[in-house]
Amino acid sequence: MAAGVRQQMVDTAAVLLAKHGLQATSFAEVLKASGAPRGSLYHHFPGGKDELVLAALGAAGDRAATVLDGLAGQPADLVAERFIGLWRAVLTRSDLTAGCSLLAVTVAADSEPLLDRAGEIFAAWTERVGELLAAGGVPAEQSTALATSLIAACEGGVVLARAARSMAPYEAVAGVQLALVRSAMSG
Amino acid sequence: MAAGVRQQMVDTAAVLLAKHGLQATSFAEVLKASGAPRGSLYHHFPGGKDELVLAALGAAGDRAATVLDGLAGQPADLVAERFIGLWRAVLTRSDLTAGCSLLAVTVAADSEPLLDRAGEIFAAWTERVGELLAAGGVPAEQSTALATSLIAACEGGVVLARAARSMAPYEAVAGVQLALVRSAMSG
DNA sequence: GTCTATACGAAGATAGAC
DNA sequence: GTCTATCTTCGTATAGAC
Repeated sequence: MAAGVRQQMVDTAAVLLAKHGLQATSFAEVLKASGAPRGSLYHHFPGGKDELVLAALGAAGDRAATVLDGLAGQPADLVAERFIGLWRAVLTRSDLTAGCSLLAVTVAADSEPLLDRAGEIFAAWTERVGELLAAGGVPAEQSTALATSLIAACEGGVVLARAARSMAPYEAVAGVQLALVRSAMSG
Repeated sequence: MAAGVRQQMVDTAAVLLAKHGLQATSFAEVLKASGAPRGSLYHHFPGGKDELVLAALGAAGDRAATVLDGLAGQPADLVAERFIGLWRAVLTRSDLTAGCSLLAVTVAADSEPLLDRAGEIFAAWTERVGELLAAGGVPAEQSTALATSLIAACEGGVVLARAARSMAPYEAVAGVQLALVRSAMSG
């Protein structure tokens, strides 16, 4: 399949971004990890590395969006629990070596389009989580702020856990944010 | 002053880490931005780049620690407000181009000592903020989790603001976390 | 669509003079 | 302590053959 090779490289790039950051995600690493043929790199990505990273960000954004789409109609605390669980899985499955590819690109972006794309995806997550929280029992006037807080806390919690090489910080953050959503539901 | 040059390089490195990340913080950049003499690099940092980055992390950690030390005896919500204000200042003064150097190193660390050092400093912040919250009216059994949540949310909020090129996400996170601390004080 | 070879630049690190 | 020169490695990107 023609698109298979490209998709393979994109997915591999997303993983490497989440693990090692933007600069350390080189073509050589992507090729080695994905097993993709060397000669076809600029055939699939004529725009060079930026095009590959852009595609990887999109893939990472879509993965989370897919999970969120499956949560329509669920109570707000379950929505929060699932979002929290998404990042818990990233940490545990990688033995605390991986994080969020969007965050990695944001803090090391060397070109405007990369930063913009990360911002768009973060905004899309925030909007979607906010809608789900509102539909799940959180007052509408709090839903956006609460969604932003949940996403920020998870992102920060993932970083703290990686630095500590322990899930403890993440679980502390998760507990607080979940309680926060629950209290907003009853309030 | 002999130590002046070294300190200058360390401070400059901390700023560059916060702005552009670990790999993009090269010796050439540090020298250009700090005005330090080129030839003295490996004289001051025989351990190479890792030693420079390690020192920069320490400096960043100390800066926050100094602010926290001045908050002893203050109410918990004021402690939270000051910690939130610390990162708000980083964002606004840099026109949303700078973040946390510890976070930047954590997500792009290519050596164990770097990750370990970031973890130590995050842990020190968490401990100190937890003590201040407890002394300031937050129940002791909640203080550590709340401190972790506050730090994680601020770190994540800074990233969201940078990606969005807007303070809005950060202020949303700040409002939620501050309300959370206040409710823990009365509860 | 995939290959090899290669140009080009950046970055870390070292050596030896002053 | 500071300088210049140099080495090595690595990463992006291009050219041209198959």
